[in-house]
Amino acid sequence: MKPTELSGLPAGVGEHLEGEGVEALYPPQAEAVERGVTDGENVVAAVPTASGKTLIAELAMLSAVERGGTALYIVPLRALASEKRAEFERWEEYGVTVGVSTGNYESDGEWLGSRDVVVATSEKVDSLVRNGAPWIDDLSCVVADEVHLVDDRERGPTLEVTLAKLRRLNHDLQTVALSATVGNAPEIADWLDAELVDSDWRPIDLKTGVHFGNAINFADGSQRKVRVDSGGKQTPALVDDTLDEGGSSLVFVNSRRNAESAAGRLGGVTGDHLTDAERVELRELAADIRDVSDTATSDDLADCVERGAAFHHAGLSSEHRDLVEDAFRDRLIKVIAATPTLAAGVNTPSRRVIVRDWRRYDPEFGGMKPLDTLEVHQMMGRAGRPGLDPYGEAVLLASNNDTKEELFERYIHGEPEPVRSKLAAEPALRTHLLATVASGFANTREDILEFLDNTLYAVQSAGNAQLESVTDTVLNYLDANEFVDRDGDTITATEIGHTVSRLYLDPMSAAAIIDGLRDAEGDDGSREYGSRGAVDGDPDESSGFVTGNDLLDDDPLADTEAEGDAGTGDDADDVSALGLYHLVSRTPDMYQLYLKSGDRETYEEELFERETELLGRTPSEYDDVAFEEWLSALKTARMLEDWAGEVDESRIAERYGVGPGDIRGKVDTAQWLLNAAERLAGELDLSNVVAVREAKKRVEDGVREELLDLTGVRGVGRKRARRLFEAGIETRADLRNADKSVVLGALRGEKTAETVLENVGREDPSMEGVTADADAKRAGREEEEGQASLGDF
DNA sequence: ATAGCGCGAATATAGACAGCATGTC
DNA sequence: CTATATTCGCGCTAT
Repeated sequence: MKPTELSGLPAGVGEHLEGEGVEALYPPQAEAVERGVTDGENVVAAVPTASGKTLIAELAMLSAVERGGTALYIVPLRALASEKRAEFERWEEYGVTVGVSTGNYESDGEWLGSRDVVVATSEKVDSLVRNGAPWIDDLSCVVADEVHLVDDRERGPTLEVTLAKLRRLNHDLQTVALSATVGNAPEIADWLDAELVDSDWRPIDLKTGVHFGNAINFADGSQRKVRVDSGGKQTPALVDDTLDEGGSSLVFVNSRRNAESAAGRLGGVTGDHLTDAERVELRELAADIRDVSDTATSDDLADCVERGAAFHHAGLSSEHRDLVEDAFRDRLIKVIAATPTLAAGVNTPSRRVIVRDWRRYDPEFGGMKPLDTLEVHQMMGRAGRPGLDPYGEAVLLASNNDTKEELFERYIHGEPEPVRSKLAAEPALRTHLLATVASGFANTREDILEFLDNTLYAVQSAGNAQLESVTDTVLNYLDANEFVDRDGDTITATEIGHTVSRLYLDPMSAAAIIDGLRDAEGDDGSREYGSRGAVDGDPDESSGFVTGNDLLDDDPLADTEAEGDAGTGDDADDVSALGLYHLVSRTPDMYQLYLKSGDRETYEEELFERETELLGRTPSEYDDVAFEEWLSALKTARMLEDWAGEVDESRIAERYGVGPGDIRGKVDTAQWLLNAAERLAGELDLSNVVAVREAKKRVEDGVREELLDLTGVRGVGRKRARRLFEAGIETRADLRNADKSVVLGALRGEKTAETVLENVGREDPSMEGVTADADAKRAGREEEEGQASLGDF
């Protein structure tokens, strides 16, 4: 079937596709058309990665738009949202408008409603439904990408419930679900009342095999000799072998450290295959990488990249990831050693995929657990670049014959696992039942159960009473915490319940935050809400900690170890920033830092010193689980405090054993939760709203209180603000009136200085002919040296 | 006395969504 | 039966 033969698409689309080289639809695409994707039919397409799933979705969405409707494309990751947006934007010349909505990339709601196609994460869609975005009701087509992720314990239920809600809001909604090949595709189609396209067809041949001894044994019976040198290292031999053919490799490993060390070693292999031109480009890329962040992770990555290798994991900042992914697609980087981030993320195809580690440590399992077949298939699916490689190769590594047999059985001949709904778990239902009640989908227990009947869980558990019993548990919980009211059979959300639902908080997080903030209200007594009693110890102590202000004169970036900066300070009712950081860090919405062996002692001591600042009662030391969580929340809180105390990124990374990406992630989450805390405090008329807002702003900008005014200027972050401050420019007003030479001295670089002055609203920002003030320059330098000397902690 | 070495023991282990108000190629 | 890379700690030796 030719694209131009398709009916119901906007004029020009078929020709455009042919222009892209799509001469005929791939068989699964043609089958989807036969089943009616372009006529508004529900379709579930369970096909391998890179076999044209996206075009199936595009056909559905474009035909929906042509009929005057609008479409929503749901993705699991923010990075995928921008990737898809970019892809769909090629239809704009045929009059199809595209918009994106994710947590960090928010377009105006009204504007979004005017788009023909909107790309959003599942959580964002859920949030839009909760907040009653009007355009949601008018959708005519929804696409769920990677729908097999409903199997995920944490995030799966969101997608499941969101799809159920969208379909409830609009019974005529066309539902298209794209899935990897899974064990139970018919069941998913059944759930969504959809036609099923289930296929193993791939546009490029994928040769799968196991390397053992001196050869890859492919599933088709063929062999390829890949000699392993005396060192016995299979991975470098395979990478080298691919390079000889001019191809790049993707190596999947099971830990960050393994990824980093493997990349280091593989750099020795790739380094021999580079042209001089590539070396130059790689050096530039390495410099860009170093510029992203001043951390050991960043340096290590740059070192690898200079030799044509890279590692990839969640400890990298998103800028790092983008640089690495782009360079790999451009074939500049020859090999990436990656954790599973890359298998689920944006498209990074490679000639050869090497699944080195097929087991991963799992504390619940109590050892090394084999990866799911589905997950390994996702990794292997990255092999083969359409239009560039004749075929892709996916190779598993075995060190003995038994392993070889097992790998064949499990991952090459084995069926992927069936997808199982994880909806009947308390944490999932806590959030979703409150939202279901709050946004009016149900207002009795029976309504709720009937609504839940539209989920995959219901399809898979006919006659199973578990969902019902968990529902009752959760309703009791919501009632006890005053998020819902029960009047006879009628269940309604309370005002605070509505807020919690709209803020997208786990009700348990909200309860913890409310509890903690009320606790800090101290003895005003009028609000006894699930109170666990006041903080132990002398009440005067709650405002008696060191504010650290006296440290500022000597060394503004001194270690914040002894510091409990209370923000606004003088109010006896006030809570310290650390207390608030700890409060949000111990909610289920914050993924806490891991306690390493020595940490337990360190943070027990820390707890002893600063317990009075924490909100709520410290759990008993004998309650091992709770106490440990309390401590790791303290560790997380200390990291946030360091960040807000202007401790250098490299020191934070070193002290807490994290990468720049982790720091950003924690800081982001803290901002979000503190914002929610601020709203809750405001709504409940708690006195500590101001302290919460202050703590939030400091985390946002990563600065101490006195810099908050300066960081309000666009282009001024924590570093520039501190340098300006040291040069005597303490406020925006100062900046507008300051001597230009001082500004230039502090900021270095004429262009930066001009931009900053422009942003602060100065009339004559030009830096022409201005020379940097020596004192201001020196202040900056000393600060950096001071920073460096702190390294030996 | 001590730097250097070899070797068994100990250690640690993936990922990442959301609010809000502004601003961005 | 099945992890593995890396660091740590200890006892030993050569200087």
